[in-house]
Amino acid sequence: MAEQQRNKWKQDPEAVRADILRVATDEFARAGLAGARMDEIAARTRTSKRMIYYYFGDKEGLYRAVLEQAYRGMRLGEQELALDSLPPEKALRALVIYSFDHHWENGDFIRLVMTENMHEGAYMEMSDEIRALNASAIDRVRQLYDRGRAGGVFRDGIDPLKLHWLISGLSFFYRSNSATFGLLFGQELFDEAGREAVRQEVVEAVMRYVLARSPGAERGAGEAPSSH
Amino acid sequence: MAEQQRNKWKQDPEAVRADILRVATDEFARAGLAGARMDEIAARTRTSKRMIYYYFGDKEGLYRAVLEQAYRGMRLGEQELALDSLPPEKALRALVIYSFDHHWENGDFIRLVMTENMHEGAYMEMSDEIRALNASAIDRVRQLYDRGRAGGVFRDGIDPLKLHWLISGLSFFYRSNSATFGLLFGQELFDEAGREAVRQEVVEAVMRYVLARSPGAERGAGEAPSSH
DNA sequence: GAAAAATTGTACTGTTCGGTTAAATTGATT
DNA sequence: AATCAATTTAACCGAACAGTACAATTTTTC
Repeated sequence: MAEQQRNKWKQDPEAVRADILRVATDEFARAGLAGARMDEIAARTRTSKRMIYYYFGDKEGLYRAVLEQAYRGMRLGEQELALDSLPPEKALRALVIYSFDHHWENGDFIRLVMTENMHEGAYMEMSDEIRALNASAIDRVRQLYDRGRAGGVFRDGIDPLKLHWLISGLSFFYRSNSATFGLLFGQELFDEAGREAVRQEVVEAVMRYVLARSPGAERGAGEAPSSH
Repeated sequence: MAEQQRNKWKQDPEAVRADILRVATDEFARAGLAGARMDEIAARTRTSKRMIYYYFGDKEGLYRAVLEQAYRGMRLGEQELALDSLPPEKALRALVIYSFDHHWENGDFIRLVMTENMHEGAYMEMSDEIRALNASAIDRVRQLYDRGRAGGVFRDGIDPLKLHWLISGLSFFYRSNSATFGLLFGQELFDEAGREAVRQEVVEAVMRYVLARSPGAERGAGEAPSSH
């Protein structure tokens, strides 16, 4: 504690870069591109402002790096999910629940995407990497849907892209607009209990959209015995 | 053209205020609170920068006025819709379609709400008027739902607030995230034809969420003869 | 171990930007 | 028509802010 290397410093470029990105992610997510302050980022970093410009060029370069890292982290997290081992209906439920929770837990990502949309996607457009990352997301939905349709449990005629849109949209909106919606219509949709209730309804909405037959009585406690 | 009143100006406070608000709405919607430039607003106004401060105090005061006007315009537009004269199912379809189109057409409103959410609703919180405006929106949904449930066409157990959330969420998200989503998954969801297709699916999703029985075959052209 | 390349710290700069000063013009009041 | 408050103009200001100059220190190369 008392004696860090005094007047001597070690070089560790990767750690410095990572440290800058960590702080910058927080600041850009908090304040957007225009609202973020380079001095503020520098102050909260272990290094100096000069380093930020050395590694990232300028403010926009830093923002782009932050955005890429955020998408990378988000999509990599999704890979954990093993859907193929579940029957289609259960897999879809799991996917929706995961999407909903994952978006909720990654507020920084949400706010960065909001910021990017305010800029009409201008910075995301420059990144080939981000587009590559997302191609797989839609594939997963397509596979799941095809599997369910083949088994007759999902109805025909659904566009997997729109299904993905539906799931992402509801998951994203719940978090992105929680401030204004909560203020206008009550915070009870956004506390712990409310969140679980909304999640359940999102699952319900998606399942009813996809299932060949509307889900049977889900009221009451246990599973309803179907035919065994 | 050649001879506006030279060196003579007329006083018209209301017109000046309205002119400032019009330009400011555009600028705040374009760039957000931090990104908007007072000089830019002033330049595009018929009046001067000093006038903005005279009427609205400071940048935040102007932003608050813009936000209030935007919500007012949005909610007032909704009053046109006469749902009571339609049977519940048709009324709900009309409501969803209206919501979807209305959000799409009001990009400035969407972007102002996005901006406000970036600020955690801090400015909306100061406005009693905005909250009052929105109370009626949820009432309309509640009445419609009650009517449909009474007739047995809507299922039991739906929270009107969550139904409103569902409709708003999908309508809002379609516009708010069109840039990033279109970039990642293709613009075809957002051109003229794509928009109509998505709208149809949003209606479909909401109806399946609400209806007591899943909607019959809607394929083919005209109305299916039901029982007459 | 000397030279070259990469990395870091300190101090500074030019500009942009929100906001203001001070005075002038206009319309209402008497 | 003199007076006064409301409204408008043009020029200006200080702080905040993105970005830089330049030297110092560390690591790599030969």
